Amino acid sequence: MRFKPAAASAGMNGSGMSKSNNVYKDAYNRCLRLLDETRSLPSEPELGALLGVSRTTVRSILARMEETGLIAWNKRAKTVLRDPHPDDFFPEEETDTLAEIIERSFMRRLLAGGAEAGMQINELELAREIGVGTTSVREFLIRFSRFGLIEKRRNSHWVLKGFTRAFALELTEIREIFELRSAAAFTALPRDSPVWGDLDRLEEEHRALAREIATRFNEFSELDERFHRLIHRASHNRFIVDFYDVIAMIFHYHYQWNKAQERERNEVAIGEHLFYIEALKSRDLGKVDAACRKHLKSARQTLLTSIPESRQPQKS
Amino acid sequence: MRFKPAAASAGMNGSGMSKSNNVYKDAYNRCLRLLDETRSLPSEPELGALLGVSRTTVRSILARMEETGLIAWNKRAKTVLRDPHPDDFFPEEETDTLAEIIERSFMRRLLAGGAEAGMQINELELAREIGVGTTSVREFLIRFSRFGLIEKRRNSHWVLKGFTRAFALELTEIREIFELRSAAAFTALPRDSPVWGDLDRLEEEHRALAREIATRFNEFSELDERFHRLIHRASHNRFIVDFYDVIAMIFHYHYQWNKAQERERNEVAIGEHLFYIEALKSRDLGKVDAACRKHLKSARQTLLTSIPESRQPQKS
DNA sequence: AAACTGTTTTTTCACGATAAAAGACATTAT
DNA sequence: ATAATGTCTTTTATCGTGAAAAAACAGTTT
Repeated sequence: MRFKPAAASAGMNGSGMSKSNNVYKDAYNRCLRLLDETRSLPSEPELGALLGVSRTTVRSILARMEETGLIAWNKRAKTVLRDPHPDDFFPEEETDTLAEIIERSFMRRLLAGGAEAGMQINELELAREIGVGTTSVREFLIRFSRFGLIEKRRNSHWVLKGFTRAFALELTEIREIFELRSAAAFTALPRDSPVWGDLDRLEEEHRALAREIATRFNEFSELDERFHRLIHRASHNRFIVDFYDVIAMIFHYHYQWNKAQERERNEVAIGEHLFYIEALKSRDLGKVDAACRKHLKSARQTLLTSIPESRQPQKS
Repeated sequence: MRFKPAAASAGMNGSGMSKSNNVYKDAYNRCLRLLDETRSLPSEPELGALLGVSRTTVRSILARMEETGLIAWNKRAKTVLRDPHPDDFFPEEETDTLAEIIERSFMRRLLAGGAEAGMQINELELAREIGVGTTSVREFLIRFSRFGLIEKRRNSHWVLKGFTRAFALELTEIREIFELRSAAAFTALPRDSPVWGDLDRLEEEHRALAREIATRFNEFSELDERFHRLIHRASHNRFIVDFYDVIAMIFHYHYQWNKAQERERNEVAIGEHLFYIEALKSRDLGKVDAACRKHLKSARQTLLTSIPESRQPQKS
């Protein structure tokens, strides 16, 4: 039984393409947005820091901006000549990392059904279907394996363990242990810690979102992640902090996949978060524990109901 | 500041070597040991299952055994002609996986001192020094990153976080949470579960080792791992079970590195294990908890004392 | 017919090569 | 003297390629 994809392909390039310049393209697009705000751009190192890329990439960006008449560039002087036009931007899909492309393809197949536990995953086939090299697929699978959804057979194929009820239960069990601990650690943080300011800002964002829930309910996913990461960070334990990557990944795709009653679910969750935030601010361990438990319980419930009840995985 | 190795190299091969046949060589050696026991070898599929390799590899082994006059091979008949001679075996170092070679080199450098937190890790340099391709090093680093000792900067180098006191504390914190839970789950396992038999056998191994501790104290490391893995498995949680890989890895190198009072430490640990085993067999949650806590506390202490107190890592 | 052997195809593993991106060095401007 | 720009070098990301190993297929033997 094989984990057989259907149809896709992303990197439609003929032959020996070595590396896409998506870092440049993405930074270019972000730099375009900067143009609206100023009449002249800062120094190259400063721009690099701002965009999170090296000076080499900054110079490529500036070179192109000069070419397309967006700026006049002479040494330190980088004067903005005109506002960016929509088609100055590189297309969105060209700014994605290969890793992102592979992950999306892989998750689509995994969630699109027909991906039963026990199936084999074929590196070569995946690479061909997505239109990338085998090395990138291999590296993706290795990174992905820490999420506990796939497993490698020595000198052989990968095996899909499946997005099952058991997986969700094991995941949430750890999540609950870690978050309760982190929340307790958070409570014990000194009054002058910057996290209290972060928490206040998050609270305000929650309230703002609650007010416009009817139109902005789909923005909750991102806010949810930032909130829980703030709490987990209070544990000061890299394993706890890193584990949130697993949760974030699962919830990210879960949110994309399960749109049933999204608005209602998010509205409830915002309420729970606000209650949780109040508890944290009270620094009362009992209250924190109760609010945290309550929220985690409903989060688990939401996740569980989104899992299709399918055939059991066979023991290897 | 760079994570600069000293001198090594393992894969002393000239040019375009694609893949070493270590799977074949290792299986061949193991198959030689089988020869002592029987007058004729089983069928190809059966041998494959026994050695954990494919039939293709089995046939390569048989072909060579025929060549070197170890067996007469005609279809189903594989008669042993003579006992294997010491130099029928492939040298040990040729049977190692590339991943093992890289891991050993890397850990040697990491533990050999001079590897301070914050240092950069250079893929190309590591690959050159070890004498392997960059891809293998990359894949190793990706796999290794889950141990929490290194971290990747996007589009750039890896950063060594260092085998510090903080690392050990974070690691043991999780270990203690997970093992206490697992031990409790173990206690709740039904009387007819096969784990009780496993536990009895482990207990006997502990007693045997305790009797000959003077000469066999270095065998404890392996027994320790098997014992703790048995307990962790009772959690029925893949994240808990997988986390033991991190602990096992750290303790494996810790045991190799820190030989101070090895015999005494192991003797104490065996005693704690036996007490822990008794507690488990009593199925008394209070006793189990106490025994587990006691052992984990001394394990943490041992690990902590082995960490050299060095300069603090700089915040990034 | 079930299980084995012989043969062919497919997949994994590991490499070198090359463009993109980062980083280091040298030079120039404030 | 500091901080920028201009230039050159090194490293990372990704591919195609080929041998090792696995897996699939076909033909035999019990």
